[in-house]
Amino acid sequence: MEYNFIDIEKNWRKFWAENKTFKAEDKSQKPKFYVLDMFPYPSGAGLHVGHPLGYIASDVYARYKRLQGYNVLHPMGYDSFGLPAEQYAIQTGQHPAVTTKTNIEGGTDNQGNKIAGYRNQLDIMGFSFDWDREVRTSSPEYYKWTQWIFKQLYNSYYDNTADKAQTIDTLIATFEANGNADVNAANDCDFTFSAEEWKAFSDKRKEEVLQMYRLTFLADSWVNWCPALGTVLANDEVVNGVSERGGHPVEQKLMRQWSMRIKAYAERLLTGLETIDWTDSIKDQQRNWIGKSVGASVQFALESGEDKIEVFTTRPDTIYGVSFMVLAPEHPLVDEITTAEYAEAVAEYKKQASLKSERDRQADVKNITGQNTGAFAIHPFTGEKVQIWIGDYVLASYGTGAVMAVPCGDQRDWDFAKHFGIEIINIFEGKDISEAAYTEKDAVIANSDFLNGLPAKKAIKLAIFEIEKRGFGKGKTQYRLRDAVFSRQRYWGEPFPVYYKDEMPYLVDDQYLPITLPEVDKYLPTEDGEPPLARAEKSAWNHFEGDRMEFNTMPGWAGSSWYFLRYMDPKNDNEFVAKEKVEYWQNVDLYIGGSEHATGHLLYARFWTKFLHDLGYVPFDEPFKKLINQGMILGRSSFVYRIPTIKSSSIIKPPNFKFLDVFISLNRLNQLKSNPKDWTLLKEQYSTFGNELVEDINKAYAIPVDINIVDNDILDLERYRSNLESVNEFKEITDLKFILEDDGTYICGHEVEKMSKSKYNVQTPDELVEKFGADTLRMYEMFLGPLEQAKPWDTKGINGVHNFLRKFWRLFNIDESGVAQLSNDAPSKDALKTLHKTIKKVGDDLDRFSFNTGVSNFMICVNELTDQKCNNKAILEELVILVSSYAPHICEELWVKLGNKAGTLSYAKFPEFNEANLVEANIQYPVSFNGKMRFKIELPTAMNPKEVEAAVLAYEQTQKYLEGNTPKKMIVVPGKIVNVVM
RNA sequence: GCGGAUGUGGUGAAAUUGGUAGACACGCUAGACUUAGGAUCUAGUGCCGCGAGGUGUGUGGGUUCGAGUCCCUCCAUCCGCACCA
Repeated sequence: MEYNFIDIEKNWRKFWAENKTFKAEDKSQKPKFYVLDMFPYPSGAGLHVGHPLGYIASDVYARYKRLQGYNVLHPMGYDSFGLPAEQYAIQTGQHPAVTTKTNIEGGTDNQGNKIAGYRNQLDIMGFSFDWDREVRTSSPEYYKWTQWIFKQLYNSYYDNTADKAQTIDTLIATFEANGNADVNAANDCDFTFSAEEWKAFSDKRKEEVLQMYRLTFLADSWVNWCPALGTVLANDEVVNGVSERGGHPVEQKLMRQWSMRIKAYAERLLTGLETIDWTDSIKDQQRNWIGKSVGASVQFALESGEDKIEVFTTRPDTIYGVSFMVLAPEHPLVDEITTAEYAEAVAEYKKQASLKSERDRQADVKNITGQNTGAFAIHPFTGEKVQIWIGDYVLASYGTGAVMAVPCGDQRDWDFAKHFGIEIINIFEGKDISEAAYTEKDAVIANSDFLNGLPAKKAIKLAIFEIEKRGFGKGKTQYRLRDAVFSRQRYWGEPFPVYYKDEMPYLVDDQYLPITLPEVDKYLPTEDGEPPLARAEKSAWNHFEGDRMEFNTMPGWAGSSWYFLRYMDPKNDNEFVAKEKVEYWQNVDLYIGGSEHATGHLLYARFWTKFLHDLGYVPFDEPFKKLINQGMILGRSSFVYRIPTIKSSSIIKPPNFKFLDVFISLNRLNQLKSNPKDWTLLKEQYSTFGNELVEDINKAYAIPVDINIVDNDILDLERYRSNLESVNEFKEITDLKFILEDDGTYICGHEVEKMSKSKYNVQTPDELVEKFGADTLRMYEMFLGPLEQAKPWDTKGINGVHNFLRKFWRLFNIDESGVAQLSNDAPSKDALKTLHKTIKKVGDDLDRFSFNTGVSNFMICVNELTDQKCNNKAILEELVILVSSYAPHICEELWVKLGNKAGTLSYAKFPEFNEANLVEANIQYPVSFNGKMRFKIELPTAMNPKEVEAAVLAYEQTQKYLEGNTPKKMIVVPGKIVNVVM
C-alpha cells in the first residue's frame, strides 16, 4: 500500500485534538520539562515557511522529552495587542478585537480578504501543543493580571541595601521615622527631607515624592515621540533615529508618562547573564545595552562662582593628567560660565551644534570641533586653573554631560588637545604619547603626587579613596540603561488600572480588575491630542473613578513580559499563577525564538521575573534557562531579464503596431554581455520601425517573478505569458519576445533575500503541506541546516525528504489490505548494528540541538535497512519511536500497524542504546603515510598496537608506499588509524 | 572603530574529544524498468589529469606523526553597538 499522507495526517490530527494527547499534567511524579516558543503576533498576512522553523524544532524536542519520560509543558498563545491591528482598525473602522480574532481563527474580514488563521496554519503542522493552555494578551482574563502586576510595581520600591524590591509601605514608614537621608534606594529624588518635613508635606507632595521611588511611576520625561505613529517609543523601539516599525522619524518631547524603574535592576540583569545558557551574541547585546562603567564622579570647582562641574570618569587615576574640561554644548552651566569675550563664539557654536542631528554628530567623527568658554575650573588636587571648553563630542545625555579631559590617556581628548593646541601632560611612566594617547590600563602612573609608581588598578582605588576623603567626589557606577517608558498613546493595548483625582494618580482596587477597553467612536487621538481612550464616554468604562481614567495604554512588551508564567495556570481567576504550579513547573528549560528581541522582550521579561521573585511570587529569578535563536529563513527570488526598448511616441505608427518587449534567458544574457558582436547582431534583428533595443546590454533589468511558476530555475513560459498579458501595460501595445536557451527553456536568475510579497518569493507552509504533507515539511525544515543559521529557502531538496518517508513506509511491507507483513524472528546482527548506531546518533544530536544531522541519520538508517531487506518487527518498532518526534503522523500510523494502541506512541519509551550491538570482530584500519591515507586494511578489533604495526608492515602495499625507506615511527591509534612516518 | 557570528563541491550541508574531508540530500551524467509516479533501481559525480598520480576546507604562516578542527596574521560577508568619558 502506498504512503497516503493526506488521509494519515488528517486522521491523526483529529485523534490528537479529540483525545487531548498532549495535555500537560500540573501534578506529576515525572520530572518536568518546559519547552516554549516566543509567542507570535497574529498578523493578517499569516505564516510563511520561515515562521514555523523554531516551532518545529521545539516540537521535535518536546516530543523527544516526552519519550524520555518527562512531563512536558509545551504551550502556545498569541501576543495579540499591537499596532497593525490598530492601524487596520483606523483604516477600516473594524474593532481590532474582531480582526485579531479573525487573524487567529480564520475567516473573512470586512474587506472580503480570506484569512487562513494562525491556529489553522499551526494545526496542520502537527504540533504537540497543549491548546487548553492557550493565552491571548488581549483577552481581559489575561490582562487583568498584567494590570495586577503593574499595581505590584507601583506599590514597590527598590531597596539597594537588601538588593531587592520591597513594599512601598516600608519606605513610607521610614520616611515617617527618619526622613529620606539614610534611605538607600533606587530613586530620582535629588533632595533630602527629615521625618518632620515629610509629615508636614501635603498628600499631593507626599505622592510626588513617592513617585520618585516607586518601580513604576509618573514623570515628565524626555521621550521618543513619533508623530507619524502618534505615540512614544521605548529606546529599543527606535533604530537609528527612526521608529523600528515603519521607519518614521522620532523626536524628543517632554511628556508626562508612566515609566518602569528598570535601572534599579541593572546590576542584577548584568550578573544574571552568567547563570543562563544563552548565546554570547545576545548576552553581549544585553551587556552593551545595560552599559555598566565603574569609576568616580568628581566635582571641579569653578574659578569664579558657586557652581561646581560634576564629571564622571572611569579613570580617576589619571586625574593629574587633566589639562582641560569639556562640556556638552547643551550643558546647563555653559551660558552662566562663558566670559563676555567668548560669549558670541560660544553662542555660535551652540547654534551650530543644535543644527546638527544626532546622526550627523555621530557620523562626523573625523572633524574635531569645539569652543573655549574662557572660563576656568580649579583642579581639585593641584589647585591649578583648567580651561573649560565645549565640544559636541561630549553628549548631554550620557553621564553628567561633562568630562575631565585627559589627553595623554584618551584618544578623543588627545585629538581635541592637539587640534586646539592645549597642553598634553604625560602621566605615564616611559610611555610615548607624542603620536597618540596611551589608552591601555597597564601603564605605571607618574607625575601624579601620591599616585606615583602605582599601576592603574591600584591607582584607581587609591584615587577614589582620596577623592572621597577630601570630599570632592565619590566612587560611582554608571549605567547606560535608562528607565523604560511604559505609556503608549494607543487604543489597542492594556488599559492602566489607574484613575486621576486632581491630576494625581490612584490605583483602582483589585476587586474592579480588569479595567477593560472602553468602546470609542474612532481609534484616533482626540482633536486636542489626547490618546484614543479619551474619546470614551464615562459610561463606556466598566469601572470609572475620580475625575477621569488613565488615557494611555501599556506598551507591547507588557503582556509578553510574564506570559510564560500564565501558561502554568491559564484559567486561574484568583491569582496570576498558583504558587504550587509555578513551584512545580519552575522556569522555561528551553526557549526558542528570534534574536531580534535581544534588548526588548528578553530584557523586560527578565526584569519582571526578578521583580516577581523579590516579592516572593516565583521561586526563580531568571525566566529562560536556555535560549536558542533560530536563524532567519530567507527567500529565494527568481528573476526574468527584460531588455527595454526605446519607445518614441512622436512618430506615427502603422496600424496594428506593437512595441516590443524582449525577455532574455539568463545564460543567453550572460553570453551577450561577454560578446559584443552577438549583441550587435541581436539589436539589428529586433530593431524594426519604432523599436530600438537599448544601447547597452547591461541595462537589461531583472524583474522578480512569482516563484510558483518557476521550477528548478526554469520558467513556466505559458503561465508567465498569460500572467503578463493580463497586465494592462502589456496588453495590446506590446509584442512579447522571449530569447530562450538552446533547449527551448527560459532559465531564470535568482537571488537570496528576505521573504516579502513584493518579491513574489513567499512560500507558505499550507501549500507545501498540501503537496508533500506536514511530516515532509517538518523534516525538510530541520534538514536544511543548523537551526541557528540563516539559510535560504529552496524547495528543490524537499523531494529527497519526501522520498525518504516513502522509503521508510515501504520497509513495513504494508499489503493492499493495510496489514504490515513483518517478521517476528530475532533481529539480524546487521540490523541491530544499524538501529543502535542510529539510536546513539539521533539521541546525541537531539541533546545538542543538532536537528539537521538527526534527519541524515534516519536516512542512513533506512537506506541500510532497505539494503539489508530488513522486515523485522522489533527493529522497526524502535525505529518508529525514534522518527516519531520529527514525523509524528506517519509514525502514529505505523505504530498502530505494528499492533500498538492508538495514541500511545507519544508516551512510548525512547529506545535504549546498547553498545554491544556495535562491536565487530574486524575493523577497517585506514593506513596513512606521513598523514596521507593510502589504503585500508582489515584487522581483528582485538589486536593490540604492536600486532597492528606488524600486520601493516607485513602487508604487501606497505612496501610500495615506503619506497624503500624504513619507517621512522609508527603511530597506531587502536580502532581508529595507523600512520607510518617516513 | 569595538564586539559577536560565519567562510568546506554546481547547491543545502556533515565531520561531537586533532585521526579516512565532502556523510546525507539536491542537482547533474549514463543506463534499466514500467499499470507514466513529483515513482523505483544500477553506476558515476570536489578540482586537474586518458592514466599513474597530483591537488584540495577564505589568505599566509606556525604547532603536531597527523589540522576543516589548536595558535598567530590577513581578507570577505552578515549582525549588533558606536564620540559611553
